[in-house]
Amino acid sequence: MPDALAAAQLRRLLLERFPVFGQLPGPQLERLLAEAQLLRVPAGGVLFDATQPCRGFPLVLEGGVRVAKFAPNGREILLYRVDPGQGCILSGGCLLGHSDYSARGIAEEDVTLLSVPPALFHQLMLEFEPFRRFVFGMYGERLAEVMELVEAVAFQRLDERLAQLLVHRGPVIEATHQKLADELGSVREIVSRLLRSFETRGWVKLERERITLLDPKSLAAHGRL
Amino acid sequence: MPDALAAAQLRRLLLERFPVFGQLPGPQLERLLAEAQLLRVPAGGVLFDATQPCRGFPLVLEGGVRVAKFAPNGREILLYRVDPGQGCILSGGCLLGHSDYSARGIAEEDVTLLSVPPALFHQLMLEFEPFRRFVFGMYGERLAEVMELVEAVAFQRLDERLAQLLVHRGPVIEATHQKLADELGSVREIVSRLLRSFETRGWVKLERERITLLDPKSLAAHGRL
DNA sequence: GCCGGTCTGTAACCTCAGTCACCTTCGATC
DNA sequence: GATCGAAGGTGACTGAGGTTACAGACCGGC
Repeated sequence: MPDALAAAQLRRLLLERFPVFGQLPGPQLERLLAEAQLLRVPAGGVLFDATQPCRGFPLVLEGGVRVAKFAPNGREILLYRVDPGQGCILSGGCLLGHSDYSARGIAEEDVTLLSVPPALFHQLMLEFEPFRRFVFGMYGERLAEVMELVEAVAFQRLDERLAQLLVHRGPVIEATHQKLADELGSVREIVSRLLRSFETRGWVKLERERITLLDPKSLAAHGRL
Repeated sequence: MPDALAAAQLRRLLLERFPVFGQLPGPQLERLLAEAQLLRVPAGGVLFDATQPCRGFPLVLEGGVRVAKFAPNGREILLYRVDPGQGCILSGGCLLGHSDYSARGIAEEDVTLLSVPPALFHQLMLEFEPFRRFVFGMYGERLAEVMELVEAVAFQRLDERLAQLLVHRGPVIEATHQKLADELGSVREIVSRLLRSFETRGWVKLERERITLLDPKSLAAHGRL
């Protein structure tokens, strides 16, 4: 595939995922497309980690990224997800010269991202107000999400949080019990046990790597309290 | 006291607490001092709450603010503290037009703050890069703090977190057990129980509204694990 | 002094959730 | 169809932490 075509596709994808760049003056957009690196990370790959310094500000084009904390004993808890159309503010904070965050970013599916070099990132932040707004907005959202998470972990029971998670993930969830446990910061056995209790109540149907919601209302009601 | 004197004092205090405004051009600094409202909130007062829309961006000059989540059953957990020289990014996020955060801000001591009106806040953010950096920096710090908190709540035992808290709060802590419980998101009885166990180990001395650290090293060692 | 509220100590009890151990089931691969 | 690893089921046990219910200690005001 000729480069010109690839470049045109990349531009379309970028603008589709990040409408904010639609307002960026032509020359700067060209520069962004020219200087940013297109990266692919296979599912399960590590995008960034506690120790690693960041080499750019990643804009996620395709695929989802899990940002999570890991305990030494192997347990983990999901802090938030970075979806296509979002950037990684941890790297942003890192680029702006703050303490590095000790969280890990894992590709949930195959991830395509555009890595904006530090110099260009800083220039965009300085000169392009909409981009600044965009980055600010993400910070705000993340902070709010993580604050909610603190509340949930501190005050809610695990069955409530699991019920919420199931409702949120839609009518059919394709995931192992281990994955769900990893989102909640718990362990497989407990999630299995709780799922079984949901099943005996007729709220869900359990199959290998698949959970089907039969009574979302009851689950939702169980979740919020 | 004549207004001119008060104004001079206010300027000095503002620049002392917020060195970032030292770089602000004279006329804009004057405008800031003229338009911003000086507010005082007595200890225990509510600075902002889930529902309340924010009427300005508060810069804390004196006193500390606790930002916490509250559970319906009366339990609470401290998310972070806003000290003199810091601003309330919740209000910032609110001013930048994001979803309002359902957290409450409580004056820990008597608080003096300067409330920057929305219009001026937006102008500063747009035109004054150092202020932007300052606000960004606070976002980054808060996010990092709250992410650490998630990890602590999810994976650490309460005695560990309590030990850390005690060490962090210095050699003599003047606080009720209830206050400590409120920071940790627990209840008084448990904190009392744990403190007693620390006491029998010779790590602390307990008195009414006072905890004296006798063996900070052991406490610290107990904390990180 | 007496009386109120606040702070603390403490015991009995209970529940949620984590750990351990082991087994079964399923699916892919040789 | 034998084998192996991943996924899931299940039970026994344990422990951390929350709840309830008091009682005593301290401190202020009257």
